Amino acid sequence: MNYDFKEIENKWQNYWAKNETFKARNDSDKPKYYTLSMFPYPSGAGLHVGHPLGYIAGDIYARFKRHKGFNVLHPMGYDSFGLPAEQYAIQTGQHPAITTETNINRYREQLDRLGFSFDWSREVRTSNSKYYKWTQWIFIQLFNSWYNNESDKAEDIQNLIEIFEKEGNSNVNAACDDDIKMFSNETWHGFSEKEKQQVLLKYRLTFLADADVNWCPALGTVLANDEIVNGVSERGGHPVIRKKMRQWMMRITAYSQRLLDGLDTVDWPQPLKDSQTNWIGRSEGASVTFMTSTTVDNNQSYPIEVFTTRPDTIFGVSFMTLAPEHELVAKITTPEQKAEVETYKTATAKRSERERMADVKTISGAFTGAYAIHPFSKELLPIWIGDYVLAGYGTGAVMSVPCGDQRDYDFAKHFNIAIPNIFKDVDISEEAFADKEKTVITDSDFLNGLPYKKAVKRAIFELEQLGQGKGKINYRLRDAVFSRQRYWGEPFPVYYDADGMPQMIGKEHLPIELPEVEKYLPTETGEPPLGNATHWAWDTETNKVVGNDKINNATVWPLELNTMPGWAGSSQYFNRYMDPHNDLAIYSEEAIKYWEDVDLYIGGSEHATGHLLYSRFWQKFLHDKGIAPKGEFAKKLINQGMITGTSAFVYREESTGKILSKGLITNKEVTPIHADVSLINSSDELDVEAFKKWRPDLSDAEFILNDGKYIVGREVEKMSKSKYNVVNPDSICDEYGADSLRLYEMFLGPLEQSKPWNTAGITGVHSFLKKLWKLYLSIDNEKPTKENLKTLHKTIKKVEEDIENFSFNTSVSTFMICVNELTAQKCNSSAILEPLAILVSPYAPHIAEELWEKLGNKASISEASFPVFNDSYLVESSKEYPISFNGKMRFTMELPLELSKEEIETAVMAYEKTQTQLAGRTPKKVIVVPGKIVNIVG
RNA sequence: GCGGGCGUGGUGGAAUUGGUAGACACGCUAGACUUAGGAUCUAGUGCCGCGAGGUGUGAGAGUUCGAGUCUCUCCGCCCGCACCA
Repeated sequence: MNYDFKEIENKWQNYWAKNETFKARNDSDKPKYYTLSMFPYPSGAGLHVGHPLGYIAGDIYARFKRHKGFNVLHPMGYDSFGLPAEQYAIQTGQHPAITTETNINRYREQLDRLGFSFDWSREVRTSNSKYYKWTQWIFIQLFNSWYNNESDKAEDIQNLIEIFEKEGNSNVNAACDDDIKMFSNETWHGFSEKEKQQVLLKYRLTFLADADVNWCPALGTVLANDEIVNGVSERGGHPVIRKKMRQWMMRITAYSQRLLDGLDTVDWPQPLKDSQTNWIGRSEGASVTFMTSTTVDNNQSYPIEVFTTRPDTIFGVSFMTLAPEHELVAKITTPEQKAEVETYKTATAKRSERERMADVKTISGAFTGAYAIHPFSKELLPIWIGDYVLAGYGTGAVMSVPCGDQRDYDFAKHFNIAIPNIFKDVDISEEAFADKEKTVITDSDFLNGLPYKKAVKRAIFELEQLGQGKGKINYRLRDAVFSRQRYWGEPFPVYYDADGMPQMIGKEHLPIELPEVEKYLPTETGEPPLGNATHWAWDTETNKVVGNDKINNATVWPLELNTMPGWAGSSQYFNRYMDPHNDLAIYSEEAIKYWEDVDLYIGGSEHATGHLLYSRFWQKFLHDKGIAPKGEFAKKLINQGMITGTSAFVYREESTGKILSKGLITNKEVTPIHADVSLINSSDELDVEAFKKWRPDLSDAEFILNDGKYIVGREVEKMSKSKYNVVNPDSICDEYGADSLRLYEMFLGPLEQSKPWNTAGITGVHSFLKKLWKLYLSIDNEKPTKENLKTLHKTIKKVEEDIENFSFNTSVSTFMICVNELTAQKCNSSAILEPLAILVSPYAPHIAEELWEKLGNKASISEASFPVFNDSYLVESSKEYPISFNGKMRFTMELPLELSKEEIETAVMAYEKTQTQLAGRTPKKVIVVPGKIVNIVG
């Protein structure tokens, strides 16, 4: 009987579905284990072989943990809001919900073929209103919260109102907008309701603000920084400009420090932690206020606030530089310099971000004619503008210390500004000196003779005395824009009252469902797509969405037209899986107390500064509110590497139009043209006729063969439709089966590494499965031999260690060795074959179930316990035996296999005797290497 | 520029604490069975050499009885951030 993988896989996939084998229970005596793979965006292209890699790894671990006696939560769902479905809708008029549904069904079919042990009863879809009800709910929670820096957590906005009523805001230390004005309790009481709301908005964790956003005119939407690649939109490659717009923002900056600190408590990959650390970008220093001199500009003196990491170099300041966009520029520029400054500002504004980034070397700037006063020396410092100072970082102004900063140095040299040296015994004639530790400060009044750290402290102290500065920690992290001018996203639970102030819709009226629209583009007046909806107003009497024509400024109000960004739905989905059908709460207290957090999270590293940062932010917020028991949502995270494609190329000679085989292109001008990988056989030979059919435009071209064959060129690239290198898992399943595919994806290489797909190699794992199958053709109940047991227990040990270390690739090798050995040993013993089936089952679950049944077992193999490793079946090997010697010499000696501990010791002692006499040297201990060689080490 | 990671056969990759380098697989070579082979099985396969033997983990040095593994310098590649004050 042959290994009929098609029949077997069908049979067991149906069995699992029918019996709900992998349904996780929220009440169980077993310890919990939550393993999660990042849910996919269901794109129209379907899955390629690269997508399931992380899912397979997660599934192996989930199945392993079940064998180990855990109650395993292993859910799957869809991140189903997103731009592609919307763009498709714009082009075809097809409702995104329909496209999404179709794509999800296709994904589900493909996923089901791979035999994952997902608990599908817990599936979530971010675009389902029963799900996004809770996304909207979290938004309301954020709106109703402020961040108290004193308690260092989010608190109810009601607390803040009470404080304002009692004592105003002067004692409030909150994470808030920076244009807050001080007010007393009396002033507060005097505020109108609108004024009160305006003030509170500056404190809320989600708030409206005029934000500098990346506006993409072609897409009619705002894009996040991570959605822009090289200055153009990631999707479509359209140009992007900076623009101020009123947007919903998330006050993620309130959590900067906690997001940093939390990284130390989770087992996440170092590179990922590093990129979050960089993204948050903490730097310690001081903020210093310089006053402009009154000798210019109508006797008005303005403060210029700067941030510096080197307050110790304050006496090295010889000028100030402002970003050209800095608001003070217009105020302080003298009439004489106005023309020059304006010219420069215009020139900078014209340069795109891209140009400014590419062109670091050109030094440019303009003098404003104004001067600032040095806080200590009272010297006059010329104020310049220069585009090397970024408006978006710090305060958009710097105190320039040319002797200590290379950019300041270059600027000073270029414009002939003085470069005072404040570093003792350091030569700065060629370049700035940025090494903090190697010298002491000089020519700096009270800082003279102090090393870096002490000088920083002293400088901050003196600045505080003067009232012109203080120690400050600056973060690069900025508040996140939360509005999108899109249709296919979560609507905000927000309407606008007579004052134009945002009002939250009560929890009991959620979800606010996405309205139908005629078309999915922005309106002619530039409003977001929801502006096209005619049924999009809020009636506060009936608490229902009603038609726009009912808006009456008394009870019916316009609803928010923006929708939420892609990351909204994915920032809490992991917790929703714990209790996905709960309509009364985002999840029940019991559910989250039981599951707590994700034990193992698997997904791509591209989410480092997006999804994984926002999710941590929301988790911390919900933790503050007592809704989530843990401040970090995932204990361990693994970034699976990408499976790349191996593209194939034919080469067209430009001069003749002939298509040359790979061996013939040396020294010729050729253009590589992608060829679909399905047209190429395993020896890189192209099916020319099929290619001509596939590319009719080239059907008349002459193909120049090499040895009667057309050989294509190969190159590793990202797997993508446009590169014609996509391998579909369905076709692999058809030919080799899901078990082969699962094993092969693991066998390709370490999980974290990116590696190229090569279909040819799959025969190796496939023939392993065939050999495994053969092993179970005649099962008997004979007692296993010593050899059988040794093979089995070697395998148990290695496979268990490999799974715990996520080295899935090497355990596939271990299986192959095991099966080869058992075949050679002619082992038919069920006492060996039964545990072996369990070992294999996480990797190749279908065949394992079938073999399990053949062995006479009834229930699913997933119920079986993982075999227990017993080292007494292994030869005592790889242990160290100390013996008394003290020389320094290395000896090796051969010993027969399978000696007992005593036998080895006897042999070593005999060896020791003869060697001591011969060499007069004395080894101390013996290392017995598995196999046959003993090293005696001094 | 800064931060992180990685360099092992023709290829993907193995190698506990430093202890037989190249497991396992692909590919390749030869053979067997076969009408056939993109099936199956057997043997071989780092490099040089007929051989004994030599040599070998990007290059060079160091520590060690012993280094793919640890330290330093250099070279190359990949990823992240990028005029961050």
